Amino acid sequence: MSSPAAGESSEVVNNPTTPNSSISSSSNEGEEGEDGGEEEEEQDEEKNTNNRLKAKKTKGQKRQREPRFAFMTKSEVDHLDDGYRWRKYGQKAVKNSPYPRSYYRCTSAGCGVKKRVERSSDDTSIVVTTYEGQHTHPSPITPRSGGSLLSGGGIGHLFADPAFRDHHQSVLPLHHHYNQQHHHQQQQQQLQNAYMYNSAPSLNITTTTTTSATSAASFLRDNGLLQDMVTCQMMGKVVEPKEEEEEQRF
DNA sequence: CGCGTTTGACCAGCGC
DNA sequence: GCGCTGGTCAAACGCG
Repeated sequence: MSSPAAGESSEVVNNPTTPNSSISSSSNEGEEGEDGGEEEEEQDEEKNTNNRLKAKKTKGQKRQREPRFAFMTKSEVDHLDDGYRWRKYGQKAVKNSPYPRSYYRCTSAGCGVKKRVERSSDDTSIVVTTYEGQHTHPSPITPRSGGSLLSGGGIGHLFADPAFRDHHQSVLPLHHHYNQQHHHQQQQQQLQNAYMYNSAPSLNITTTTTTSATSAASFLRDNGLLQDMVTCQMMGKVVEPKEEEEEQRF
């Protein structure tokens, strides 16, 4: 911390020079008709007395996936202070990247929002943050002036917070809602390509179509991820609208 | 003392 | 069927 962060200009980080950043995604199976994916966590209270490793995932069915939203931030600190309290519950070394991936979970009771933070292997100055789920509570931290937002829980204020932007030169959404089958690079590439059409590496984020931004904004808002300032051109990279429709089941 | 981080182990899904 | 990788748990540890 205490990073000067003064020398860098607010350039955009839309350049996916790292095809293997494992930031790809894909629509998940719209199976679970779960509507309140919250109580699923405590469905098995029985803590297997035998195995220390209880079933993290219900063996019968796969763990439902909540909508995810990933974005890149150009920052020196990997853990962004978005106003919520996060508890780190794991760290894993990912392939194709010398940097480990950290797993965070919202400490608020009843809030199962998770966050994944990893540093781009290509651009060490870029941090990829993936939010999963949406907060069911307001931010524990009182937003600063100019904000007045934040009430349903989301990363909206995060973007709007001048202080945040000060620390993170640029923020751009990558995608949302991915699937688990992104293990292979090939697949990742394919997926990335799918998104790339929307944001060519050479394209400047600011040149992104407004439609995309709007769509992303809608999605985020629907999911409570974004409360305000969604129309900012920061929304550079978004997924195809078709996928969006899939997620707009909320 | 409470809360958050670290770290090793385990499990499930997926590809080969 | 086997191996790899990602994701999560939980005990231990550290700090305020």
